[in-house]
Amino acid sequence: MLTERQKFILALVIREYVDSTQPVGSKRLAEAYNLDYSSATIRNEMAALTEAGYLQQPHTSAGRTPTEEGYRYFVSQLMGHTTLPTHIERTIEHQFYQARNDFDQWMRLAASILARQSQAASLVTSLHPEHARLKHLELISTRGRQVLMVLVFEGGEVRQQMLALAEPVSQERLSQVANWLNDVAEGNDVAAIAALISQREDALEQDILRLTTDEMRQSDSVLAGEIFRDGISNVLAEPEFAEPGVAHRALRFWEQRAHLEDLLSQTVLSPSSGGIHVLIGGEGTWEDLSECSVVLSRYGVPGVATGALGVLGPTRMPYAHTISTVRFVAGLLSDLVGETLSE
Amino acid sequence: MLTERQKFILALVIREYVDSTQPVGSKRLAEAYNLDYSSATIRNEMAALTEAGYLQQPHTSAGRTPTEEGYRYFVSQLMGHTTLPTHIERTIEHQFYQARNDFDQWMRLAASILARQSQAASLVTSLHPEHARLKHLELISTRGRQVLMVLVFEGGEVRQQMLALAEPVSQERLSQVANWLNDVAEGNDVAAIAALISQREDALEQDILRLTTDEMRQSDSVLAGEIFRDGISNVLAEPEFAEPGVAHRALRFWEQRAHLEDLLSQTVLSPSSGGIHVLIGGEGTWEDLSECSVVLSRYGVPGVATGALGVLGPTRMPYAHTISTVRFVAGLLSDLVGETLSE
DNA sequence: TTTAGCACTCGAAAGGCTAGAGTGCTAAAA
DNA sequence: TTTTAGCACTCTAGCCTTTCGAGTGCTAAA
Repeated sequence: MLTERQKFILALVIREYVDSTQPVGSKRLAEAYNLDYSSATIRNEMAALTEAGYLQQPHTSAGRTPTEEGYRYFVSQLMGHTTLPTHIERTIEHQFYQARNDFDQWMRLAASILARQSQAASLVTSLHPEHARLKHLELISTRGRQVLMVLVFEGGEVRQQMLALAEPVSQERLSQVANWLNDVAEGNDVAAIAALISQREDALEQDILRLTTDEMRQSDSVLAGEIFRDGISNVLAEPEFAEPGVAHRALRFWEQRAHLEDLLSQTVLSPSSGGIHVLIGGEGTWEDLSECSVVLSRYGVPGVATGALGVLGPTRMPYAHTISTVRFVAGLLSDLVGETLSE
Repeated sequence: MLTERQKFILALVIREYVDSTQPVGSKRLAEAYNLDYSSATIRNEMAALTEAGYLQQPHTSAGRTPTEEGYRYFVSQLMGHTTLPTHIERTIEHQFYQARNDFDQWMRLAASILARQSQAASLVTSLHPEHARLKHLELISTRGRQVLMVLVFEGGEVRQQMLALAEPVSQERLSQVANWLNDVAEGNDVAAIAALISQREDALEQDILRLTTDEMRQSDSVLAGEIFRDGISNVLAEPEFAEPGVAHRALRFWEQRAHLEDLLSQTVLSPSSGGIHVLIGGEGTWEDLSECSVVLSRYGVPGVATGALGVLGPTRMPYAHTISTVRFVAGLLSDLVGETLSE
């Protein structure tokens, strides 16, 4: 158990290290913050914090840097709940309300704002329904046997798929099938629609039903949709990514859907999860992220349609600011989605 | 004017430098390739090539590296027309035909293949019609006053837009408007549809027409759609990006739509353009790309629907292989698009 | 025209030195 | 009992010097 003073000093060390990128020594700390105890006292406290596993020394005669454990303690116990300055929140809101009223546009904007605000790499997955229910289906003959199928799900997600029929079919016939399916299947989920397949004789109808259920199953996968990324070049400006290997590993991870799927499914998408997730230094699970931290949140309307967003930066990160930013943008996006769905 | 032997040596130097990352000296070259003249002769020829501006020395007592001019000469005069090995072409084709029959999927795949093959950062812009013509419009009431408008253009591009009406309107009424507009406007371009606005009295119809033309104008902009990127982490593995500043500038450029728009409009999208564009070392125009080269191509069906794709790597790049890859993928994608549109 | 030979150049790598920031410990002061 | 001044000690970053060797340009002979 740490004393109040030890907590205070730990917080100071983290703050100073985040600002300066340099291991912080007792003397510099005492001078920079005009503390009313001497550097010797700080040295003792630092020794205790090092003993407790919250600080470390790059080498014997250097200052201290926070350990991953130290950051975790800071984030969970010391940081408290912070919010962005009001004028920044206003500016961000303004940008969203100015944007075209379009999901993709919002997500691109969210990624851009997260990247700019946190000076890190950002990521926003497109909104997808928790449990897809069909809202509307459209079949459009483009040319010959090529047909464009457009599916709209409740929650506003749109999926399109090009398909080649065995033989040409008129637009009238396609519209007829679409109308029938819209009447019968609107509001149904994948199981209900799959059940229809065996009840129908017509080959075209069966084909369409089968493709529809395929698409709905695809859509149930979290990362089925787009992934909007921004600010990748930001992380390259950080000194911890000066070693090319570190940056290379981290960005390779960040680029691969499979890795992200793993990451998200074990955090924001796990059933028990709520609020903001902060992963510090790969948490022993993700080797490639060893010098990095990730701040993630879910957004959207739980039970209806959600997505995930987050930020990747160096472990030495201004957590209070980054977390506030992620929380605020997730909240804003959730509100926008909520309004759009339930007006 | 270079002698045949000078050309041959220039090509060898480039090849050796690309392979080894090290400035190449006369002796090493003579030994590595078993040339039937001595290192002294090569030294003389290298001096001539340096004089001519095709080679340079990092410092007096080092080997030679190609200048940007040297690479340009190599690409335009020495390299000739190469194609990918047949088995690689087969593998790539196979991947495309296996993919779901979906534009977005194809482009994501194209970006992934370009990145893997060229070991560089890749980029594919989504297909967009050269001059948008409306194929189909759909209006879907989601909830209350919120309406989802789905536009399908000739060429298969789909755009969606959420809109909030002044007051609730039934799905029947929406379908009625959509049907009317589909009858009247199918195959028309933006001017023809804009002309309809003043002819109609009904406020709802006017709103829809106005939004439709807005979307069509948006769609005419090259980079209106998605940009698929991949392989960004590849470039970080290259030694020339070990200086963090170089990688940072290049990727910042690569991330920004405005920069790409500039780049594309001056190359593959310029009216006179055809074939592959190779930009070496920023060409004096793009500071941020000073250590990089970019290989770009247009794809699609000219006059109907096209997009752009390309690759960003270090100036020291295996041009023959990269150019073959870009050419092949662009061709393949063009074929797929062509087949889909004109079956 | 080519090539062997040679003196010269210059950076990369290795070793040695120094300055200085930071430490832990001890003993006195509060 | 806690704090602090003082001090000896540690270790790296930065700087200088030296050495090594790959590469060069030039000259004179083949």
